[in-house]
Amino acid sequence: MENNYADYALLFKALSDETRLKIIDMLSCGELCACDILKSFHITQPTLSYHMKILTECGIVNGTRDGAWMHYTLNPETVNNILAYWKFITSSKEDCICHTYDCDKNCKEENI
Amino acid sequence: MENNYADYALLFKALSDETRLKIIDMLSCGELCACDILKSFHITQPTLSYHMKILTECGIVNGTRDGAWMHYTLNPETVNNILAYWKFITSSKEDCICHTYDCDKNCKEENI
DNA sequence: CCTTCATATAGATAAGTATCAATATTGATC
DNA sequence: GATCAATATTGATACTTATCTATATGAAGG
Repeated sequence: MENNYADYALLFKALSDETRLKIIDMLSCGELCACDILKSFHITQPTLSYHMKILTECGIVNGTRDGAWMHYTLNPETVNNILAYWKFITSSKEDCICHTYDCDKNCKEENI
Repeated sequence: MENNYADYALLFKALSDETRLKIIDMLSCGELCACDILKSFHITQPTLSYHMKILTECGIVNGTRDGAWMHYTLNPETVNNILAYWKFITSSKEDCICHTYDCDKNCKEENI
């Protein structure tokens, strides 16, 4: 499991909005099209489009076009990666950064 | 498992920052004091204090004062709640909101 | 009690976010 | 190919966030 903080910070940011959590919950049973999702919320169509873009770009949701319609499903791989990552960083481990992390060293490597 | 989107959106927001994810990772092996955490980052002390406040106020991290020092640990209950919630909303379920969710009805109940 | 050290708060600021109205794009249908 | 329906993009705006500097609080030791 790669320990890529920035990537997962981005994924968690996608989950940090109530509307997007509801959308994920709605997709948990299977595919839905944008217009069906839209009906369940008091938001405008551009706002939904904005949220779907965030969810698809980070890989949590897959979007496929079917003519004029967009169909959305959860991406089980990303869903599982998030689960695994959360387990990982909250469990103690031999090579934990609490033993080794040194900003002066790591920031150089990470070009911060 | 309660399905409180707003509460969990807040928890995920706490996880949506690279620095805070690193702090959580550092705490995964056990207790650390603020000054030790600070040494690992290129941020100022007020900035760390700000991040620790976010992590403690949402219950992911416990902070206890020992004289002038603050000691921080992960809160295993919240850590597990997040895990369980993520599993929950990404799994199909009988009473999923995809079958039942109607904003006009729910927004009235939720006073939105 | 004065100083020092650890942490918290206040105030400022630059950057990012969620939302909308207006408009564009794209696909299907007649 | 003109029109309609579904979705995307643009531009504007109010709000939030992460960060800093400066300052305050609070505990411990001399």
